[in-house]
Amino acid sequence: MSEPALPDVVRRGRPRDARADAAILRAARELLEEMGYSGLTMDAVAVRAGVGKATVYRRWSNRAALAMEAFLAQAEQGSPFPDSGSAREDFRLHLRALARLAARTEFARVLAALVAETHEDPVLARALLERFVAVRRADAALVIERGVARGELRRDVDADIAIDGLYGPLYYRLLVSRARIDTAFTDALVGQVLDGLARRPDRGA
Amino acid sequence: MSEPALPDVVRRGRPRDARADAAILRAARELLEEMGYSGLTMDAVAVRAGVGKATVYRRWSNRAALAMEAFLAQAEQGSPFPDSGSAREDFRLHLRALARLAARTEFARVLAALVAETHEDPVLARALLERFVAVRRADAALVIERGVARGELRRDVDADIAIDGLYGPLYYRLLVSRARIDTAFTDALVGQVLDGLARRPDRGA
Amino acid sequence: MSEPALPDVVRRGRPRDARADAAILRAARELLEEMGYSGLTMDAVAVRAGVGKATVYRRWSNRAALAMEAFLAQAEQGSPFPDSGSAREDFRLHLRALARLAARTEFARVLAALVAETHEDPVLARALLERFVAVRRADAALVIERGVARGELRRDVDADIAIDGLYGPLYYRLLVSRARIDTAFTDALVGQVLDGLARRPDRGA
Amino acid sequence: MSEPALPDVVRRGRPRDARADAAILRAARELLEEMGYSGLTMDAVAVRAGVGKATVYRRWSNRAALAMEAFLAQAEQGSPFPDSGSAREDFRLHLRALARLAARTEFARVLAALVAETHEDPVLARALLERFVAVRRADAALVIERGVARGELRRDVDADIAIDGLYGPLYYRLLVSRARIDTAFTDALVGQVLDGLARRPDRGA
DNA sequence: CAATAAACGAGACGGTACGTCCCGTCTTCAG
DNA sequence: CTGAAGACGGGACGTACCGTCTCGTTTATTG
Repeated sequence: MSEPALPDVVRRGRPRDARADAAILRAARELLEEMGYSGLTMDAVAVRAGVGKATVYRRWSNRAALAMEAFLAQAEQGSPFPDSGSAREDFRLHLRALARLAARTEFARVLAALVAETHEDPVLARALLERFVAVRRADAALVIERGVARGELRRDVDADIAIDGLYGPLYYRLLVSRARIDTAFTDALVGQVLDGLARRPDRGA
Repeated sequence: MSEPALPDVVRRGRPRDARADAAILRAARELLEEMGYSGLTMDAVAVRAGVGKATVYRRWSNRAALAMEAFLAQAEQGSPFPDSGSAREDFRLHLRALARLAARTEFARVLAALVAETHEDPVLARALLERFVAVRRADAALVIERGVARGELRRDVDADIAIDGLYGPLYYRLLVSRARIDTAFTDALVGQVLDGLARRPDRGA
Repeated sequence: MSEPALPDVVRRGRPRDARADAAILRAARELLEEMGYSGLTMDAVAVRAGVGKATVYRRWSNRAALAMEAFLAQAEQGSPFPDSGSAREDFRLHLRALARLAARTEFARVLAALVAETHEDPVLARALLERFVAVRRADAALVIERGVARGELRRDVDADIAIDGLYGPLYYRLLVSRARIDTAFTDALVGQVLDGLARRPDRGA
Repeated sequence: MSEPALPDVVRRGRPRDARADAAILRAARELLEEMGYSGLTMDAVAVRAGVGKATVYRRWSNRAALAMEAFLAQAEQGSPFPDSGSAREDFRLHLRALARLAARTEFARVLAALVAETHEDPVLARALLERFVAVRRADAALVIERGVARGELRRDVDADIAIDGLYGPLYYRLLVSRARIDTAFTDALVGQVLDGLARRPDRGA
């Protein structure tokens, strides 16, 4: 969002107040957590942040953009990608962490709303894709690469399909089927995908 | 909606006009297709259906409930489940049909909106679950059962995980990652899941 | 309202139920007294009377007509016109009775609503005029006539103006200025009008 | 409406647009004149004034309050109170002017509706009393005072009753009995009341 | 150091949809 | 044909947000 601000020369007038950015995002996150997306109204954000509505709109062009930012801020810190020496173990831990995040917060509810908005607004779609989807997929691709290099995974693995096979069912349960997401599930998921990808050491014999 | 209505005795007063139901649903479907969920306003539906707003609200308690109904009406006829004699083939055909439906219509856009609404309203969540998710999963479970009986699939298959493995990635692409859904993808999906489930005839040898 | 009913021959089918008339009027009167004119909705009347809406509309063509009927039913029994032997005394007693009626009931509130309706609907205007205004004025005119005959009032009295002078201020306070209406007021009113009308016995001397 | 606004300090935010006030009142007045009270819908006012509904509701809390304002705006300029040197003449002229106003406009129809509303809403009642009734009565009281000072009227006159005696019959005809209001009537009215109030020069003799 | 210019809190603005309520009419089945 | 019941088309109500637009004030940078 906020442009990088052409180092020195150009900017004139009173500079943006960085505290406003923080207060707005904080208010947005709180409202999302407390009342979900429908509770995130621009008026409510402005009031809670102690800020005029124009100050909000100066930074985010509409409600969905702000919600997206607030969501991403939370999501980005949510689920680290470990490097345990085993791809299977890396995915297991990552999916468990993701499941825990979803259980603890309004993650699913907010994501559902944002996903809906992306289907109405291409700009938003790009934001979600680049800052949420692509980032995680890149991390996951790295895990797979390491697994291949290490000989843990087959050389001809289709990383895209594999990642879809891991994330897909999880988001499907999170958003659509609302089925329970526990360790048993995430582990089974990893099993289902990786058992097809793992090298069959006995095969060559 | 429309309970079966205790055959004779109970119903009193002027009966609901079935033509109104049809006109409203038709209007709702058209608006969804033309303008997406945000275009489905109760006023617009009433006007287009040539019906008073009260007549709409008498049948569906709010906008989301009506949209759900309109969506389900369309979705229910959308993707038949074949019985080709092979589970792999059944799934291949089914997923291809589903992909085609999604490509042809505003399926994803509408589903995304409805999924978001289910996260705000438990009644709606039940409706989507029972009339959309569960129905298809039951059909899919049947395909798996037949596959097992026929010896095509392993006896110890976890049907739930398998079905999640098929639908999950598809809906993930449809709703979240917006990646291309083509025959290559759906076929690869079926491969990924079924190759782990298929009996290994050579194994016993 | 209810047509005179062409004695015998013509009427076919199930005859009207006289108890419905009573129940409707009773419900209407109660609602007027409890919630004022705005509380007299046709649905509420029908429910309270234990009657279908069509049954109400068969008897009164609209809400205002029914309210008028209910009002008149109450008003007609409200304020008898005495014959005490003195016009002054007759008016005094009558106005006091009217004031008491207004104090005890929602008379003013309902009348105000009905008056407003008469300005939108000439049929209603005629009803109020003929069944409320004219009736009372005729009675009052009789009192004046008796007073003239008796020598209590001047021979050249303009009865219309006199009656306006008595009723006008009372209804003005009742409807418009909402000022207190007590015995002092009604008596003063009679004084103001009749002192101008009384024969001046000393004059001839 | 519009409080005098604590000179500087307090007012914050964008100030109300005075043109909106004017446009709304204008629209309201026109609608009252064209279609009567029932034609004064908030939607119609907003549309005709080229204003959002919220802008209307920000200023007047409901339909009745707005109608009252529009009525008063018109009524206030309607009937000047002359000072001819004679109380009788002052009243004669004033009542004639009032009658003309009523004949020319929807005065009675609108007043009737507003009077009805005052019986449902005390806030409205106060408004009508203070800004319509009391103002005119005060003017009339002044005329009487001058008449007394000048020796034209009796010293012991009860101004309240006298004023009721003048306005009462007029509003009674206007609202309730709908009888003709012409010069003959208003003049007779003044006669009826003032002839009782005038000093009887011959009396002292 | 004054002028300029943008940002600020506040809140009014035009617009649009919501879901509710009531009107007066119509449609069913029962007597 | 009347009765109770209640659905029907229509249309206004008052509320809530949206995203934009003034206000008067504050705060850096520029001349």
